[in-house]
Amino acid sequence: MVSKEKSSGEPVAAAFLKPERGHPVTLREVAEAAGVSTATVSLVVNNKKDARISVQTRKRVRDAIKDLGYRPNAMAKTLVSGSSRFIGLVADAIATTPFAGQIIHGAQDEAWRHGYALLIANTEGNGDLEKDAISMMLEYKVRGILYSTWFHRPTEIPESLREADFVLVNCFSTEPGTRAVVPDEAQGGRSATEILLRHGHRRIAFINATIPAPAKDGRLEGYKEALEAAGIPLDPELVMEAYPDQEGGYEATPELLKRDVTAVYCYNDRMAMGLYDGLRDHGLSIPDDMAVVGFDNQEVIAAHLRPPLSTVSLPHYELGAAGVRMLLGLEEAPSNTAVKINCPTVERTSVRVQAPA
Amino acid sequence: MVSKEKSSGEPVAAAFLKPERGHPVTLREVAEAAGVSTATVSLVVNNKKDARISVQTRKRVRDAIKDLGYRPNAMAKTLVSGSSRFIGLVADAIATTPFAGQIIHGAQDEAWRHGYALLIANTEGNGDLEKDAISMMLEYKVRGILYSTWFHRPTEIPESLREADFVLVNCFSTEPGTRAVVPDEAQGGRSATEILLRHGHRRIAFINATIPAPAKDGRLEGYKEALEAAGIPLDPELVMEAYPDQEGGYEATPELLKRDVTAVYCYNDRMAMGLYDGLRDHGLSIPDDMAVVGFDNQEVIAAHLRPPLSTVSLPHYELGAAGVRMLLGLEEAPSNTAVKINCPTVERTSVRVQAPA
DNA sequence: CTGAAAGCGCTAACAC
DNA sequence: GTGTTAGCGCTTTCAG
Repeated sequence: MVSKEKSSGEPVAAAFLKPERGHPVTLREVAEAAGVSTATVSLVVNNKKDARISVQTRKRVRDAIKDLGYRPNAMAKTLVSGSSRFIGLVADAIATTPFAGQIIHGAQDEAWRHGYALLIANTEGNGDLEKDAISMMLEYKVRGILYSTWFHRPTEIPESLREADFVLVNCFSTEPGTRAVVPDEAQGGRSATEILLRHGHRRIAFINATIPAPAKDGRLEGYKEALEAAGIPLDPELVMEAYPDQEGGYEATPELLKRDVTAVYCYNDRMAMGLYDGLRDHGLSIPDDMAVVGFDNQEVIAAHLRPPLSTVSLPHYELGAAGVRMLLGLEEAPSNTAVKINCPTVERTSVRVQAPA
Repeated sequence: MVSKEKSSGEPVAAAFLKPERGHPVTLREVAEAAGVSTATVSLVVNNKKDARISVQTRKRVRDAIKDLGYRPNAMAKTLVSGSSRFIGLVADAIATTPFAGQIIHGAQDEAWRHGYALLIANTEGNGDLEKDAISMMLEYKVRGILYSTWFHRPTEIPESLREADFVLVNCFSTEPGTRAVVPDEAQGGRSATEILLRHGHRRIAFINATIPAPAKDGRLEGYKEALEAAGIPLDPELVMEAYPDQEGGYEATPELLKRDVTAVYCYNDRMAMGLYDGLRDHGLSIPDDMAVVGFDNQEVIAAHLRPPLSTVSLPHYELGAAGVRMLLGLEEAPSNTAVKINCPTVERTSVRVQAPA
């Protein structure tokens, strides 16, 4: 009987538990155990549809695979096929921020969905490391590389990156024809402002960042667009600037209070967090005395401030996922501009409907 | 001349710019271009020291490599050598927390240092995904697998994981002989308490978490040890419990104030953040009316609260790095217990020297 | 329906 | 000093 045959000369039980070190089970061994050729085993392993294999043979092979604990060798497979199932992700800061993790997560999920595994490298902004990382990926014949930055910014394209199929994630290049995916800062700024507008506010301050960045320009642009759409003339006095962190927000408070506004849109959540403290020091309460919205949706902060902060979220997960899709050619890539990903609104309770004056 | 020869039949310039799609340059092509055998090229590429290659040949090969833009094929290399230069990292939550990022970062740096690349997979706690991820890694013949969790906890060992060389990171198993690396919660708890003790506090409350975890037990144990070492009898009244987040900390405030303490050690930073709000609502100031320390050192929170929070940091980066070292056998692994990594103290200004009563 | 054999790009004996 | 050659584990015609 077939089943008898299988268990004849092989240390079945032991192999089942764990292929002994240094000698993984190979296709050939499976073939021998099943009494067929390697070609046949290959065909059943890969479920080739146009392969006419008898049911019995198929079963015999399947059993041998189980018994021996066979695992295909992906390296050999790749060697033959020429292209690997890897997508490389190089990031400039994995640890510094919770954001990079989201990009990785999105990329990994999407890659996985299409049968790809993620090879990651953290360069911490170091050019040599970056070069080595890209070389490594190239040597592993990755399908392509996602080059990402933790904050949205313009970037140079490293020379070696050009050897691969690549897309820029959360960064962009002025070089024409470069595929890139970035957050839609202007839309985000518009959304943030609109939260306030929708609740009846008319005099809305915007505390922008002091440091130059696409986010700085985009978020301001969105603010202006929203006001204009609402028919509110822009009062330059209401656009302030502060360093984009807690301290900056805190220190901007006195200035803000001179502006006689009922609402403020902060460049980011950290700034809003500082502003919360500042407002409290002045005996003001949110949202009654002042409505506040932020930007970034940094969970730890925004969701847990008192009151929880309405904000707009940076779509890092989506950036990673869209990057993969673009790399694999599953998504249109406009040739002369970065694809902009929507920044969704996250409403919490730091804004309340304004009583008509 | 040699240089003449090189550039004769080959589209050198084009190849230099970018190896045309679908046909990467191979060792053999380099050999032909340089007029030597593949063995020679291999020797040059790998800098084999005991290879006697003439300086001219070496140069000829080097030039050909440059001209053609040759990249070794890591897959082929691996196939031959039998073992890959990959280390797998499976994580249950890459994005949910900033912590997982640190583990990845530490693992990737350390792996890199030893010539390994990191293959990562996010399982989001899904068993099937996890199995697939491990299979994938096994097929790529990873050197070993780091199995990590985002918070410190006991875990089951997935069956397929046993087929690989593995170490548990930030989690542990009761099975004897399992290598694991975890944070030293008790030491962390001791350190947190000692910050307060060192500043002259004697009546110190500990707000523990309500949910069971190794951290809950360890951090309490550390608190007790520190008090005992300081000769302060444990007052059970001073050990409270709350849900370990901002809301929990906020809500625990009234209870805390009944205890008549001068200092409080919170289970984590988020709880401390809530407590800050609670204390403020009661008109109390930190550190004058109450000294506060947290645990976790969540940057966004701890470093930027007003006043900045003294805390103890969870060594995620180190966990990842130590995991890799253990996997590669570069670090002793006690056979019957997890290796405990130190949780370093981070002192900021939420504690001040206590005026003697 | 299944087997034989060539070859993916590279390394490592072993020749010369 | 350098070339020849035999595989590593697998896929894929092409025979039968």
